[in-house]
Amino acid sequence: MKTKQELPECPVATTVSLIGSKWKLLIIRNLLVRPWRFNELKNSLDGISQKVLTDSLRSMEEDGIITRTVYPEVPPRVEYALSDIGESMRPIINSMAEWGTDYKKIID
Amino acid sequence: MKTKQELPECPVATTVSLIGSKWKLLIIRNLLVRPWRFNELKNSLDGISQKVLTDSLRSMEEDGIITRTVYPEVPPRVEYALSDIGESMRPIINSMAEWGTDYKKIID
DNA sequence: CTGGATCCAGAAGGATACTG
DNA sequence: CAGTATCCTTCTGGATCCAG
Repeated sequence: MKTKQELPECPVATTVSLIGSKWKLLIIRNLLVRPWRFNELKNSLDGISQKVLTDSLRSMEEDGIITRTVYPEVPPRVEYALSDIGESMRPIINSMAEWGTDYKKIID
Repeated sequence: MKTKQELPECPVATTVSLIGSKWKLLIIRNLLVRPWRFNELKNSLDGISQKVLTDSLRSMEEDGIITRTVYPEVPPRVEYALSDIGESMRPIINSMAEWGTDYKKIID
């Protein structure tokens, strides 16, 4: 899940190195709607483990794609939201959603 | 590299399950320009192993994203090209390229 | 040239227990 | 609730050798 690294020359490779993993894209898909809490994300991502979710969120935070806000309440509440950079990925997710829809139509 | 499976409900997840891997997206990026031969791809994808490239190409072929054409010459020539379905991913790659370009501007 | 087949290390990822 | 820590299994992917 390490993403802090030299960025490749090709901009596509840059994007892939940041979000080229199954879960990250699905997390962004969710956060495009509204901010989510940790367990909300965990429950909505079928099959993800706590560890992998934590690792993914941490590295996305490091990369500046999402923000993490802790509300000092009891019980604690932590909200994840897209940063401006993350929000700017909306066109990517949209085009992937369109393509996925078309693909299913074709192969069914 | 197994991709033959039940497709998830969410179209984004569908797309991710088909091309949510580093190399596949970079292969598509290349094939969007023109058909490529095996060793051309291998040489252009810095760090990919023969096995991983072969596996990736096979599974993309199975998924109907690319085509594989063997020219019965000596020495053998094999060309990989995008199918219509693969070609239809151009908007995804384009939006990823745009985003990657912007991201590098921001963090530099 | 374009791979197929093996072998194997290392990383990714799951399960479980525990904590502020 | 939202993690951290640990262990352990899986499996991707790199290296190498072989073949049509």
